[in-house]
Amino acid sequence: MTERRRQILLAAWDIAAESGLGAVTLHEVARRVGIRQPSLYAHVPSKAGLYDAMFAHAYGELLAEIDRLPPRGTAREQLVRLSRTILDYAVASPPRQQLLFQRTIPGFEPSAESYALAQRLIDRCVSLLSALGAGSPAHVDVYTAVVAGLGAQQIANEPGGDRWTRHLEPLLDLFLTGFHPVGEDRAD
Amino acid sequence: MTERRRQILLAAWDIAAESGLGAVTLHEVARRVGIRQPSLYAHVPSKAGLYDAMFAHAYGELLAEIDRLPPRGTAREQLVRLSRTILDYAVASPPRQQLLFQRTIPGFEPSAESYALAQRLIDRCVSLLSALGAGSPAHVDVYTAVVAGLGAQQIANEPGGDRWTRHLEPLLDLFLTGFHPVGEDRAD
DNA sequence: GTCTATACTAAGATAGAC
DNA sequence: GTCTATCTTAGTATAGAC
Repeated sequence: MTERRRQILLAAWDIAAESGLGAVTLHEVARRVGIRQPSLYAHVPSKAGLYDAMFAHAYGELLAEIDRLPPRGTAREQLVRLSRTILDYAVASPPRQQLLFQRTIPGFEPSAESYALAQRLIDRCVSLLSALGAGSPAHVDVYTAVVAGLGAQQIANEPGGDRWTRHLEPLLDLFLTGFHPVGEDRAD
Repeated sequence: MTERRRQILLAAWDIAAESGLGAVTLHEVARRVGIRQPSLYAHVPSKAGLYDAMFAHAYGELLAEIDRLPPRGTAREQLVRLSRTILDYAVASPPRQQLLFQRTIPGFEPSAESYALAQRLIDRCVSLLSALGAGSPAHVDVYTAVVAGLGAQQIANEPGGDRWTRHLEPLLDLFLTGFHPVGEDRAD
């Protein structure tokens, strides 16, 4: 990644943090970088390409953070730590949550290359869930819904706070201890 | 509500359902209603005013549906029925979910009048949760996160399906039976 | 890689006639 | 209440020179 490209991505995320993803325009990005808007096309192929680069950049950052987590403790402790990292990363920036975890940007679909990063994150969660006997598709779906739900409510109603996110640990505990989807056999 | 206004709201929701909330433009709404774009200003004060009318319209519809629910059964059964109604209504239309329950429309804030409708919905849930001993703020927050999470994941990953929403009942059961927020006394 | 200039498209909103 | 005409703003993208 060139230095210019790094500047561009940084500027784009700054704008998003200040005024929302919709406010990320090529004119404004160029202005902050100190070049003219048409010059951006030497670095990104299009507006959608910029969104895709932002998507990949953020997932790369999150995955790097996860790689630095200590692999200590039980699988349950590791899952809690991983979930906490993801949730905190998501709610730290509303536009980031919107771009990475919701699908509300009109016309934006991540490229296959970028989506592979998102898949790596899911895989991390699934492998820990499996180790805890909660690796069935139903379990994984409910797990993602619980984490996503806390993040969505936090951002929609109290951005910057922890009124919802602080319930992650007790809610995960409850889920791991007691959730049994209908129609699945239990192996107690 | 005049007939014209009804036509306008209907057209706006049609566009949203087909192409997303962002595709709702005054030009397109006017085209579908069969009038010219400036003529819309005789019926709505602005673009934001149209969003607000859509917001109020949908909440009114949902509240009416809820009022038709049979008041039979235990409080727990009633809560499950209410939650199912809300969740199904939300996921039936991605833009509706986005406008009513997420906050991702740039610049849109519901008017006080419209927001009061949203509050009535919350109040319904809270009164049933209270009857079940889960009326503390923490309980209410986690309840909304669980329902919102299922809806958000359903819409983001499988619009039109029920891969997430079908877990509502077991997840509510788990929540009502076993969730105890940290720092709150239990009265077992 | 960056520039100027510009094409193209599209949106919300207002003025004033009928 | 609806029309035509227009204003204003703003965005993505391209052409071609340096």
